[in-house]
Amino acid sequence: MPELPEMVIIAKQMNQTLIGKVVKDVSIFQPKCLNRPAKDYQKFLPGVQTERISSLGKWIRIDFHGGMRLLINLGMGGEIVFLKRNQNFPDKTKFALQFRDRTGFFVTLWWFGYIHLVRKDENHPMTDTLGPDPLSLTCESFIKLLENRRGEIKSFLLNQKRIRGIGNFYIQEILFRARIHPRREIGSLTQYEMKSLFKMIQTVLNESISLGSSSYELDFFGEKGQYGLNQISIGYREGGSCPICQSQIEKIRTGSTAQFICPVCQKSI
Amino acid sequence: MPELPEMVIIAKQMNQTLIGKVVKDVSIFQPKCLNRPAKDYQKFLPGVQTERISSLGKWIRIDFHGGMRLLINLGMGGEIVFLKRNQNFPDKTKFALQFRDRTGFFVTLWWFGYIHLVRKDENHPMTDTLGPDPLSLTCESFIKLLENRRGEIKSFLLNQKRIRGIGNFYIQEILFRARIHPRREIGSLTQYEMKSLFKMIQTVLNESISLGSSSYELDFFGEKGQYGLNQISIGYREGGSCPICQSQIEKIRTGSTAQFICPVCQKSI
DNA sequence: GACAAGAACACGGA
DNA sequence: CTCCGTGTTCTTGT
Repeated sequence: MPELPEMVIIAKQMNQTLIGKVVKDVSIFQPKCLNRPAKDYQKFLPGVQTERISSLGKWIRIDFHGGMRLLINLGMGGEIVFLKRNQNFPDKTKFALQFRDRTGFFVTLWWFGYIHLVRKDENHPMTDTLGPDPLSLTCESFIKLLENRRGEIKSFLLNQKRIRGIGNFYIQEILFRARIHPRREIGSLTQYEMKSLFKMIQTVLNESISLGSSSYELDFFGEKGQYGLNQISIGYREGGSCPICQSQIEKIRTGSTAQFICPVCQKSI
Repeated sequence: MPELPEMVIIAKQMNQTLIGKVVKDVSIFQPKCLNRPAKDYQKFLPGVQTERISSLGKWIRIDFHGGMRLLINLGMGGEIVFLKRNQNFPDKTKFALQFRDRTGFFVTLWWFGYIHLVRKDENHPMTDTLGPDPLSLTCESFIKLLENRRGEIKSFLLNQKRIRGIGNFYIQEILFRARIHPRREIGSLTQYEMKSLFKMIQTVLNESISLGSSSYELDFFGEKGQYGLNQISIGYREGGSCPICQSQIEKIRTGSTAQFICPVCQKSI
């Protein structure tokens, strides 16, 4: 469930906290989410210094001096949390890094997630093929992305290869605010609708970032964000009513995901 | 069935023949392979001059002065053939361009194919997402393409988004000459095998180009190439014997395609 | 059993 | 494999 805004916040907090620290220990409790043997992590990480942390869609990327990189994806849910000096990590910890100053961080994963170790110059198909960052797009470049594309708009926006970082939580608010039905054909969208959509992607994601991200997730310091029910027009309000037209909110299926919509404001046409 | 070598030859012949000619007429007999209404072709093409023809994997790209571009993919089989002065085009013609000098060319398609008209600066997802040209790769860059990729080697090489222009005709010879089973996992290939594979991709494709491409296809002047049974070790020789070890050649299924292999030389491991 | 993201694979449509 | 989009399956743990 963590999406772009959560990752932006976590990356920022990690940058403020971890830059320059030298890795002392690596602890691994769930080897299945790794891309190489656990002993490679033990071999390459101790002794190296953190250089820069960034977010890439739903991924956190930790670059170390000397050429290695850790790529973390929390999958359907999880946390990356700072570990205070000498604090023990919780039982649910799947992975932890500890630094020479005895601080560190731990990672929990509910279901599927990845903690991959690569050289910076190594191919990593899951992140190399991500689409552009929605917050770095201009309206023109966003509309260009949609040009000559087929399929439903929701599938497109959730496809990380097309545009990175949007998941099933924020998409609902984005589409509602743009008054676009999730199953609309891309080719049927008007210029006006595409502009709306662009604007609402920016608005919703930036609003969440400015509020410290979702109140359903924990940030790097274990705190909840402030983007919650007050910001959400229709998501998770089945049987409630549309704030615009008072129609009854419906829950529909879109591919393998569910979505709340207003059947009037978001006409499928 | 036309693949990279056929397209290289056709593009070369079109370049020698058509550059600078000015379009007079467009004839369309099968609108379903177009990406826009037939009348757009009539509107944008007459009066413009051909600038350059190139091949992109299995596509032919015709650039015109003034910003338009025609993209042709013959799909499962077809021809692009020069039309002599005042020659009528055959009944099976699906598309034809005629120039002011009364020469031209026609396109036939067996089944599915595309004849798309775009502005040069317009998105065209089918060609924008093609992988690199195999004949422009170095061995190092080819091996890099395979790094950290999962799945079977044949699927990878046939996937036009990974590497462009290889189809089910040439892949059989390439894999046999490299002694690699089509279902081998990419991650299991040794350095030596990847080098072999690279070498054989280059060898087979270049050999076909130097022979004027496949003898099963027609070039731009309606002639067959010389790359045929003499060059093919095991393809389409079910029940025959391997030229290396005399084992009986087998026909196996690989995904949705069939493939002839030597069960001894191309061990699946 | 439902659920969720993503990858791999199969399917139908053009 | 001709290519697209979409559907299914598989993963895992509550």
